[in-house]
Amino acid sequence: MATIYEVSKLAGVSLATVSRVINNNAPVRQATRDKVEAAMRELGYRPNSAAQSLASQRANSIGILVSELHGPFYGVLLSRIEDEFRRAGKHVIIAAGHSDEALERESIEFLRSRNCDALILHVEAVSDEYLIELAADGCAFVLINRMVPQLADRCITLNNHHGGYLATRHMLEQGHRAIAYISGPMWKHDARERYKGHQQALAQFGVSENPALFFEGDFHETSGVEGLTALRAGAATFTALVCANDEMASGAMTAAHDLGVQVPQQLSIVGFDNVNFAHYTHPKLTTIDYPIGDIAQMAARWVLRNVYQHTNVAALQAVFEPKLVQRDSTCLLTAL
Amino acid sequence: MATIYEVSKLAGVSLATVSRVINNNAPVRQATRDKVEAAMRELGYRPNSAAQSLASQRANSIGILVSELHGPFYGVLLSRIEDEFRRAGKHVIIAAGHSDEALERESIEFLRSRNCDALILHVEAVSDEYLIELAADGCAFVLINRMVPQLADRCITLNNHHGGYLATRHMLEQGHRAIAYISGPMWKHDARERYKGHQQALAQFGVSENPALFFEGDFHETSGVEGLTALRAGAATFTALVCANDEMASGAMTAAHDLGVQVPQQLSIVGFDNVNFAHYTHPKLTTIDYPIGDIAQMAARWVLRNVYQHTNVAALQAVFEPKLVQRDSTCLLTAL
DNA sequence: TTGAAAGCGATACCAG
DNA sequence: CTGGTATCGCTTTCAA
Repeated sequence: MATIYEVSKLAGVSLATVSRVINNNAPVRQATRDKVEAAMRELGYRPNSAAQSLASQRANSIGILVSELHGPFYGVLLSRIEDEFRRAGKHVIIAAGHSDEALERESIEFLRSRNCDALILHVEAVSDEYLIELAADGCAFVLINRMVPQLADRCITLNNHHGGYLATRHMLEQGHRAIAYISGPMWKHDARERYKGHQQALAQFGVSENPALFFEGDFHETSGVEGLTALRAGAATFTALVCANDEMASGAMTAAHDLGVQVPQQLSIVGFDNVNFAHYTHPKLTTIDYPIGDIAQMAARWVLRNVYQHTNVAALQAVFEPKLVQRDSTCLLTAL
Repeated sequence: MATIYEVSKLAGVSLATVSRVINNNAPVRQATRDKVEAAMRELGYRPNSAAQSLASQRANSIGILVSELHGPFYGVLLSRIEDEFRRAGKHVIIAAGHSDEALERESIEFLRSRNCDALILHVEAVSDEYLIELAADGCAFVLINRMVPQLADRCITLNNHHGGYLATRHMLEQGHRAIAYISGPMWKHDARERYKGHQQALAQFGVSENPALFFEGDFHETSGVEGLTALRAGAATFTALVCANDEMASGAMTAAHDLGVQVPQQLSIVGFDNVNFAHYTHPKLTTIDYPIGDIAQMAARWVLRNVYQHTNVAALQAVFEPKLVQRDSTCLLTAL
């Protein structure tokens, strides 16, 4: 691999000049520039990014930490982030935290040891305190889907509360009053928020809560199956089911089918997230759209603006609003 | 950020010794090691990876280029690769090629300029010649799901031909003889291979091909809809449909539903890939399993062994075999 | 088992 | 507008 030194010799100029044309950050006479570029081309020169990083104290890399790399959700997250950074000549280093505290910390350390200029974190298990300390330690990062009040300026979130509200309100507006709920793991912040939104909608319509209509799932498909089965076996009857994410809604639909319950005629079901497979289900799933792509892009822009000082990026938005996507798994309550 | 120099001063040893304990690659007396480790801890020392890369000529990073970052397929690919490398202390840089020749080349250049030690490529648009040249140029890379004869030792593939064969043979064994086929874009190698497998199965059962039963799709869901619609409007009738991937199969199932065709009673449908949503469809999709996770892991091991000279990795396997996953979208042909 | 010193390939400041 | 040069933080001989 050719070095900048060889380029400078071939072009008959100094190291410094070659560096200037590479970075295009200082005036260089056109004729000189041409000579240098010709030399670079002739040698097939490609700058050594390690040397650049070392000398400039910039890695031009951003670390991304998500819970899982597979799954319908994080794919679009990564996709949008990569897209945004590629345009800016930055690259993206990825790691998975698997919703485990130790793994998340280790992954963050891993990314930091890689000298990333910034981190984009989607973490669930580490504590607020840890993150606050991380910030105090001078680590540049932005948080996705998590609100830490002390770190508010680096949080980009979805209004989960409102999403939960919309889901349940939709059922209420369809005439349903007996509404079951399968939540995510309640230690997760977003699961709690979504549930609170559900409660708010119930309260607004004067419907009192019934513990027999609540099931705590784990955001996985199987717990949707378990949830519906358990709820049906329980003391209360219901005509609508709100699930805290699409996976569980899908599981519930499968269970309903196996139990001989018609969706939506006998049971309306709504999900949350609007992941890609939501319209592969049968009937197609009504759900709450989580604009994860937009959120991801915003996180990337936060980094561009706050870390790389790009001034031409669009204004930042901290909170995104979910919206209802009505498909075929919910319908008006009709007398049976 | 503390440097190795400060650590050495605090520990009262030389730079070289600190380096030795960091890399653990030369004998260091235990007492000395302890002193150094204490100093590192006290300073919160983290090695500067750019400096390490520059001095050692190793980036400890691997570039991954896939067509898309989203979609059900590449997620598990990335997940397995990251997992394997993380264990080895390497990190992964990602890029998307979007099945576009110019973008793929550009992405490869991008990754190379990042001085990755190796590349794992899932490329469809660049030519064999380009790849051969890349190899000749000294770039270490392994190819996923693509066979370039001159580069056979760095290709890890699925036996697509056999997969296509299995799908169609399954239909034939169920008694079907009028079998329609929706292919992927025929400029893609895997699409062609799958189709050839289909042809082989037909030939084996003495069934002659009928052009009216062939539709060329684009691997996307919509072309499954278009395909089934076009085929039904065509001259020939059929009781089975083989789709070259699950997305198109899902589209075809939707179209069948809209046309009032019962699956599988009136029409058996089989897909290919066994992506995550295959069991969210209704009925659950019979398909050909593509062990993408295993293939990804193998690619990572190829790199560990051939680039990083790890000798303790399991033996390498170049070709993986698909297998039929029977679910509910296919059934025995019954007289109507 | 340890230390001294020569790079690795760029950047960026200071002169001219 | 261009050149010289110190420097970035670490690895890796070579000697001791």
